[in-house]
Amino acid sequence: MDDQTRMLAGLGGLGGLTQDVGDPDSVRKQLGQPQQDIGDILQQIMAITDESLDEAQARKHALNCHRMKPALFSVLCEIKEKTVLSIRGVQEEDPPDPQIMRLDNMLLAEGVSGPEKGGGSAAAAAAAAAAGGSPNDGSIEHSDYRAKLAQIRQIYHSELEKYEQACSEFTNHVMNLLREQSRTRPISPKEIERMVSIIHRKFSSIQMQLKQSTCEAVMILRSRFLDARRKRRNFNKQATEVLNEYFYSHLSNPYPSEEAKEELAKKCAITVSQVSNWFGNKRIRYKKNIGKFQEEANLYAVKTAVDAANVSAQASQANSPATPNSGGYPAPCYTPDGRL
DNA sequence: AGATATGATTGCGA
DNA sequence: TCGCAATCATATCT
Repeated sequence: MDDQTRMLAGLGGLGGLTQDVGDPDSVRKQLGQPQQDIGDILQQIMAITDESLDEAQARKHALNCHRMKPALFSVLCEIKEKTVLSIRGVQEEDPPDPQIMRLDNMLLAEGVSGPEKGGGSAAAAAAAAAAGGSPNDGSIEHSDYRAKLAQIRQIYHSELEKYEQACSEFTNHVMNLLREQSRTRPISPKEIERMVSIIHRKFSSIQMQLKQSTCEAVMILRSRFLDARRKRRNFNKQATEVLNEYFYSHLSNPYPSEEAKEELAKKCAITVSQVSNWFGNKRIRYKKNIGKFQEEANLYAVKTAVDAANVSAQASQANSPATPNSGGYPAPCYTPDGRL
């Protein structure tokens, strides 16, 4: 008969033991002889289900106060020590899951899991900025995107909260149960900890599913939004004029600095990246077909010259935006009368 | 409707 | 990260 069977058998006969209460060895000797039929024990166990809560509590109390309890407890401790090896292997700490980390990072970047103010609206604003609409143009898609993102965010947080609440409730429940049980059987804090970590692992795998589907939803939303970006609109006439003016007056080096881009963006009511796009397109298209742009170039050269003249009439000649054409792109050629 | 213009995107190299 | 070159997708012109 092994220890556990002996223990079961012994439970039924606790009442009959009177001597050597504190000595596990003597207890084991006595417990070693089956004093009651297995059938009786089973009957007792089955009877537990028929007991009321009060009866069960009373019974539990009686058991806890039983004079044999310390002896039984120490026997259980011994058994425990023998079996503890088997659970040792299970409790290695696993490192943070890279998959979860990826999902977390993405949710943070998209403004789903981060703080309310910065993330969502910032990401939406950035996306809207990339969308290229002027403040008025993009507003419909922008607010639409923001609303959808906020919806996703809200669902994500409420689900997450639900999971966390369920997890902590369940953990508490299990911990209370184990603490309660620890009065009658040896349960080390380490074991409770282990059980808690098992529960947490289970719940974090559920959380991962939530995060995964949230990421998917964001990706779908984003891709829809990016498709919408293709619906471009031409810049207004004034904006194109401002950009062209800068381009042709800096034809030798049509690369606006970051500050210049910002200023142009402000003047044209577009974004800095739109200014960059415009200059990129302009440079390449001008270079590819200088002839075609000649007229335009002359037009703006004259315009710039007139502006500069006006400025110099008022003040000194110092800050004309035009730089002499030297290298870079070929300058437009003039006829003596100012025409091509 | 087809041609052309134009803003945006993508892939690559420095 | 920036710019170039090719390309896409849409707007506008003829």
